This record gives sequence, C-alpha cells and structure tokens, in this order.
Amino acid sequence: MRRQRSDEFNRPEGYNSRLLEGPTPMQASYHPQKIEREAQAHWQKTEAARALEAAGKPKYYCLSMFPYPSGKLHMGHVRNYTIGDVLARYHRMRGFNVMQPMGWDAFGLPAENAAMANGVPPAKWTYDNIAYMKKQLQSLGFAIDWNRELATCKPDYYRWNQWFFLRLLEKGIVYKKTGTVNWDPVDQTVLANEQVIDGRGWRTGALVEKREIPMYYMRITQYADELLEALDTLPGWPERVRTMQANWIGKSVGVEIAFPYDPAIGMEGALKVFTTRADTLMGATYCAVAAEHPLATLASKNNPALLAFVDECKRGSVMEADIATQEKKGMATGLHVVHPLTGEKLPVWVANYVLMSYGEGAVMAVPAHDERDFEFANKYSLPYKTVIKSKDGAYEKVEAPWQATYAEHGVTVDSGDFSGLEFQQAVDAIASALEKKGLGRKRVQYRLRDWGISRQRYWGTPIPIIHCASCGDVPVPDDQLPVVLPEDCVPDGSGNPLNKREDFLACECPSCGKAARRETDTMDTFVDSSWYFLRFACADNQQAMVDQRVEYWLPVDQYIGGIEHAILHLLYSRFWTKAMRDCGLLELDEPFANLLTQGMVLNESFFRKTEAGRIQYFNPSEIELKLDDKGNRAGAVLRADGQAVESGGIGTMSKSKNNGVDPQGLIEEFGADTARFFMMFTSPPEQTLLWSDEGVEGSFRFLKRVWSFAAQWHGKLQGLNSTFSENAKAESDVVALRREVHGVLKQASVDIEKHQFNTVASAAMKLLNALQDAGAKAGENASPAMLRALNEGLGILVRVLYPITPHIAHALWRELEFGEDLIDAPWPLVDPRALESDEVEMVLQVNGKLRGQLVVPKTADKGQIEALALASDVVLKYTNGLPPKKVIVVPGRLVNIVV
RNA sequence: GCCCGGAUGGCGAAACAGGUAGACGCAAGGGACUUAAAAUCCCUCGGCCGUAAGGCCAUGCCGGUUCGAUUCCGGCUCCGGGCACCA
Repeated sequence: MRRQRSDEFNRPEGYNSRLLEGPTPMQASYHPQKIEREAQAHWQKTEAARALEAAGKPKYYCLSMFPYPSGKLHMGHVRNYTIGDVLARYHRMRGFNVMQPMGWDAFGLPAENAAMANGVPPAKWTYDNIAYMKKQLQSLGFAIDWNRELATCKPDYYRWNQWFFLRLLEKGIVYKKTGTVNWDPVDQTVLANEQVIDGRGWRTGALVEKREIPMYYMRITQYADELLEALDTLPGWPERVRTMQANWIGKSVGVEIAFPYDPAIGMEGALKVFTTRADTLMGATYCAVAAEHPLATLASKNNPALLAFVDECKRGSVMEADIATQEKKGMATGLHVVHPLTGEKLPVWVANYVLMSYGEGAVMAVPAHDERDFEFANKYSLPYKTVIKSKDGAYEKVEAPWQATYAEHGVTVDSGDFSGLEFQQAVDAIASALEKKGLGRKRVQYRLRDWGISRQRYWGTPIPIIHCASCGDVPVPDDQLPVVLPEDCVPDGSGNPLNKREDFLACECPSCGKAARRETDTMDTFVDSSWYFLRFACADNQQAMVDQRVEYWLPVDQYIGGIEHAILHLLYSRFWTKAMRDCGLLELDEPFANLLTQGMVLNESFFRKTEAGRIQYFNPSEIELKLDDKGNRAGAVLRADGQAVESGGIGTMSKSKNNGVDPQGLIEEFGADTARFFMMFTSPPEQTLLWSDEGVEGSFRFLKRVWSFAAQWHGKLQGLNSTFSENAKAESDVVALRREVHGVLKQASVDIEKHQFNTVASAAMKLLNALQDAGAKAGENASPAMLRALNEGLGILVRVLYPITPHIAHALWRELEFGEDLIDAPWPLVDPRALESDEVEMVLQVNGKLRGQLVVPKTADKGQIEALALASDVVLKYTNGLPPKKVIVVPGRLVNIVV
C-alpha cells in the first residue's frame, strides 16, 4: 500500500520566518522529514536528553528493557521505546530530573546462529547490528542519554559479571553441581530448548537425549522467602506479575515423610517424600519416584525391562511443558518401602510424571485424593483407599470416574487414631506422630529451583575459573580480570569453539603456577540483564562495578517491557540486586519501583498449502483483502498472482509466519511522529496491539490536520497572549470552546497519569476537532476573545501531543511563538473556571431503561431533582400518574424510577 | 498438563467508583471539489421491526446478586503469555 507524497514545499532554501518582522506565514503543509530532522538536530545540539545528578528536583529514572541487537528494530521495540519516551518526556514536563538510558543485551544464541549461516564472527555481526539499530532509535526521536550507552558483550561490562561471580562463589551463593541438558548425539553438542523441535535436534534431526553435566548454579532459593515477601512492597507492579512470581516461587507448607526401606532392599535408609496433604497419608497405597532417582537406578541394575523404561524416561527434552503433557507411564521397581505409621508394605514405582527437580524426586501416592495418582492407579490397577470424607456429603467413597471434589479438604475417615479430623488438625496430628518416630517433620518447600548459569556456548561472558590438574577448580584472581572472550571465533554448530582455541585455553594455575586450562563455559545471558539497570548510573566507572550515583538514580522509577519477561528476567534481577546488597555493594532492596508490562504487537498471517503439503507464508504487505459490499471481509489474495490465500489467524509478528512489518519503511514514509502516534493511539499499552496499515494512515492524516490548522490560524495567533485571568463572561462560543478544551484536558491529565496513552491520543483528536469547529464557526472575523481561546487551545493541544509526537509539537511551539524550547514547558493546567456551569444534564430512567434527559439547576438537591423528574412528560407516560414504587437519584448522573 | 491474562459494532477501542454501551479513530456507503485521479471537506454508519414517532435485542456462553451489571459473584468456551538453555 503506497501513499503518494504531497507536493514539495516550494519556498526558497533557508527560508526562516523567525528572521522576519511580525507575524509571518508558516509552511502550509506537514513535512515530517524536515521537521523531524530539525528537531532532532536541535535536541542533539542542546544535549537535551543528557541526565546529570542534580539536587533540588525529584529524579525519574525511566527505563525500557534493552534490546537484543538482532539486526533491526521490530514493532515491539518501537512500541516499548515509545511508551518509555512518552513517560520520560511527560515527567520532564512535570518537573522531574529525568534519565532515560539505552544499551544492548548483546550476548546470545542468535549471533552464533547468524555466524553459522553467514560465516561472520558473532562479534562483528553484533556490532554491525548495534550501529544500525542505534540509528533507527535516533530517527524515532527518543530522548535517550547516549552518554550512558553500554553493550554487555564488551569487556568493560562483562568483567563485572566475572568479578561478582567470584564474590558470590566466595559467599557460597555460587556453587557447582550437575544439571540436565539437551544433548544432540550427532553434533555432540548441548542444545537450547529452542533448538529442540519435536524431540529432535534442529540441525541434525537426531533424537535428543538428556545428559548430566557439571554446571555452576546461583543459590536463588536462599532468597526465595524474601523474593516472595517483598512482592508486597511493590504496589507499582501489575497484580498479575506479582501473582505469577509468587506462583513461580511456589512456597508450600507441608510435611516431609520418610518411608523406611523394606528389608528386602538390602540396605538401610528411607525414601523421602514431601507432601502438602499429610492428612491423606493413611490413604497412601504406593510410592513413585523419578527415573533419575537412586532407587530407580538401584532397581534397574538387575531388571532389563525396568532399565529400558528408565532409559526411555531419560530420553526427550528437558522442557517442563513436554514432560507435563506426555502420557503418564510407570513401571514397578519390585522394591517396597514401609508405611511409616501402619507398617504396611507399599510398592515403589518409577513414574515419568515425577520430577527429580522438585522436592525429593519422589512422591507418596494417594489415588483416592489426587487426580494424577488416581489416573495412574487406574491405569496400572493399583488399589485406592478413601481416607477423606467431604464435609457437605458430596461423596462417601471414592469411585471412578474422578470428581474434583475428591481432592478437596474434608474430614479424615478410616484413618485409625487420626480419624474424624479436619485438614489442619489431621496434618498436625500426623506430623507430630511422624516426628516422634523420627520419620517426618513439617517443612517448607519451594517450587523455585537454583539458577543454572553455565552455558556450553561461545558468545557469552567467560566463567572466570581455571582448571588445574593438581589444585582443581581455581578462581581467576581479581587482578587478572577480565577474562577476555576472543572476538574472532566463528562457531560451526559442533560444540563450543573456545575448546579449539589454544590461546584462550592455555593459562597458568593461579595457585601453583603450573600449566592449566580455562573453563570454556560462558554465563547465561540473563546474568548480563540482571544488573544493567545499575550500570547505567555509572557506565563510565572503570574502577568499580557500581558507585554512589547508583544510590541517586535507583530504584528505576518506571520500568517498561514485554509481559513475556514477567517471571525470569524480573525475578533474576530482583535476586541479583539483593545479592549485591548483601555483598555491601548497594543499599537497594528492590530494583524496579514501578513496572509497566506492554502487550505484544500482533499481525495477521497468510499462507497457502503447496502441492507437497507444506505451508508457505506470505508477508501481509503482499496481500490484498477482498471486501463485500457491506465492507466485511470476503477473502484475501496474493497481489502478485491474484489467487486466494488463507488466513493463518492473528499472532505475534514472527519470522516463521512471515507476518512482520519493518518499522523502517513506516518511519521513512510517514515519519517518526506518525509511527509513535499510531503505537500509542491504537491500543492501551498493556494490551496486545493489532497492526493495521490503515490505522497508520489515519494517524498521519491527523498530524497533517494539526499542522494545517496551525498554519491556517498562524497569522492571527502567533505570539498572542492567551491568558483568561478576568473570567471573560462574554461570548457563548468562547465559553463553550473553553469548556470543551479544559474538559478534555482534565480527562487527558488523568489518563496520562494512568498510562492510558490511547485516550490521551484521542484527547488530542478531540481538542483539534473542537478547535476546528470553533474556528470554522468564527471564521475570518473571529473576535479577540475567540482568537485568544483558539490560541490557548492550540497551546494545550501542542503540549498534550508533545510526549507522543515531540517533533511536530516542537516545531509548532516555535512557529506559534509559545516559547523557545518546548522540552522544558510544563504540562498544561486545567482552568477550573472554564468548566463551571449553572445546569447539569441528567439521565432519566424508568425501570433501569433510558427514557429521556433532564436538565436541572446545578444547585438542585435530591428532592428537587425527584420532583422535576416525576413531573416530566416522559415519566408521566410510564407511570400513568400512579406513584412510583421507588425513585433512585444519583446527583449529577441519573434518576431511575421504578414502577 | 500447570500458572497468569484477555474476549465490547465490519476492525482498533472508550465507558471516572455498579449508573446514558460504542467516545476517538479505521474501514465501508453516499455527496462536494477536480478534465481525471490523489489529497481535502461534508453526511450516514451495532442488529432487527417500523413511513415515522418509537420499540425490541445487544459487551464470548450459561446462571446469580442489584432499582440498575461491560463492571461484582459462580460455572464454562475460545484465544494469548510463561513453564527455568530464545531473549
């Protein structure tokens, strides 16, 4: 969809109205490229976005999640950074000392993939992308302080990852243990979850295996309780994000129970399980363990069938979603454990639904009162025993089919000494009985697991460890930091290229001085993003990770990013901040005071099935929609051949569905202000945003109208004083215009505080509509009072627009001589006198249905309003003169008459 | 599978605290201007019935609370995000 450009402005080069005397005409039509170039040059020259620590003003640290430099900006970035810029510019208008920095989350897997595809080192690819994307960000006019720019792939950043890793190692927060990874047996390499497709390696197609390898972990579980409790100190976070984090941490209070081994096992010991339903212990009929559990290993030694099953469980991906949706399978081990209270022998099964990473890797199974156990028991004909009775008599005995009520809390039955107890009493009694026997205790269990940070990949922060044959794993001494990553490697997909770099590998053991080898694993990129927001405060400090300026700027006053980061990134950042605090580096408890989670940008996708049955996607820019005569969708065709295509529905913009829209084309065609306005106008920030070419054109049309209106009235309004100090009672048109303008402004001022930018953009449209109507009505001979009202309204419009579309606002502010530089102008104030009125219009309802309107004096009380309402024709028609049953009066709003 | 959201005209949405459903736009239809097109401007625009006045229905579905429910409660359906190695 191409738009024809309007005729070029035909004034001589260098024309400048401001050099001439008196009111002068301004450029008649809107030329975003010229306006935006000039505004950006002005901001750059005046260092408008430079942020310095300053006393006397409240600080406002406005941060958008930094981008991964994937090549070029996508629409999600444009949306994210526009929201950030609106907030940054608005808060500056409100008198805050604003800092809005930007950086690059520059390590990561895509650079290695690009390297494999093009043979370019990840470093070069990354730096090229950064240069291009920085230009794009600048062309969008974001008020970013580029003096603070950082990239996580540079040694002066990641050296502090290494330095702090060593501090945490000293404190025991970092430790080493084995972890499970996806292993591609053909490429002999570890795969990311993303690289596993339907259980196979993405490049080799080989069936992926699980493999245990040594890794470094961060003990985030040590902070589980604080991370959970402190969610209550974050009222500026969306409720849903706090809920998601709380559930992720997953604190449960329960009982750890030991089932002693049956003597036939031939060794001392007990199977430990954790349960939140100790009240159902008397109904346990078997125990189930994960395939990786030591008992499973033991039992499979002399049992080939079981060994085969255990091996089968160990195949496949490590992703929880895969594990949780797979068919539930199990096999008996032939081993037994002893019920800790009844002494009964219970069989031990291996089950693929038991996770080694949660609790003890084993569960007690109570089929009567747990749905998964119930299904499993039915499948393998294991017995079940009803030990809970529902309080409302919903059931007496558990029988197939399963009912949700079986799993609810109730009263214990058939439980020996523990019968007839309610949930908490039963748990307490059973826990203390177990404790007396030394076979159990109450304890807290978290779902949260420690954070494995080792990655068997090249493009990341090297883990600063040296492996010495005699001294073991030795930390790199601080004075040898940073361990610099060579930037000229080209990965080929078969393992980490660092393993082939003798110049990187070879080193001396810091402890004994003998030849040693460097660790080649690198850190998870979530490490990089867990503290970059601190570094922006002091990015130039080469001596320390953080300094006093962090105490000035932090916490981040407003953090903005995608909802997809609601758990991992935000939780790791919170943990990291607390860990730094506990190392004495910060005073801060929580890094982000307020959080705005922006919705995703969606677009429709279009495809055809090829003869081979494959699906071929076409970019929406190549598609033409067919409409019927009512304007409803009647199909879509590919423009190239006119043949029909099918809709693949609406989804996030992605490469695989070829439904992305490149912001660059949008900026070049319509300008940054149109792109920004569209992004803000189309959806509220937290909701998904559906892309629409037509919507963009509507936004462009609006900005053109703003410009033409200003140009049309420019000669009469330029430099006019528009104060209304002596309440001008005069003309009703002036009063009406000012009431409208200030009414809209009042709402816009509320909306922008609520971050509801779509209605702020609407408000700008309403303001223009009101000004245009009033201007057209007044015409050539507009009174001085009307001119002042128009001037006032235009000044308000320009300032309401400014955070969203700063370039056009900047230009108009100067053209109309409101001031030199809009960037420091205050947000407009509502004049309450403009809103005053003697009458109120109220709604008249009969039986809750709208039947008419009622105009009453502002001073009327409830009784008077009721009398007026009952006397009205509309009401008489429905009451037939009979007295109403009930009358509800909501002053200023409505009267409802019930008959 | 588990956790968290969302659903309002042909489309994006709005509705302050339970009080006029659809503000503001987009698309569409009609018209003006133009040699023509583009641009611009004006009018109509949830559905059904009715010449009109007006009436009825309508905020994913089913039910509840209330004088009154898009808003609160219970139960569903569908769509989206996350699930620990994409970032």
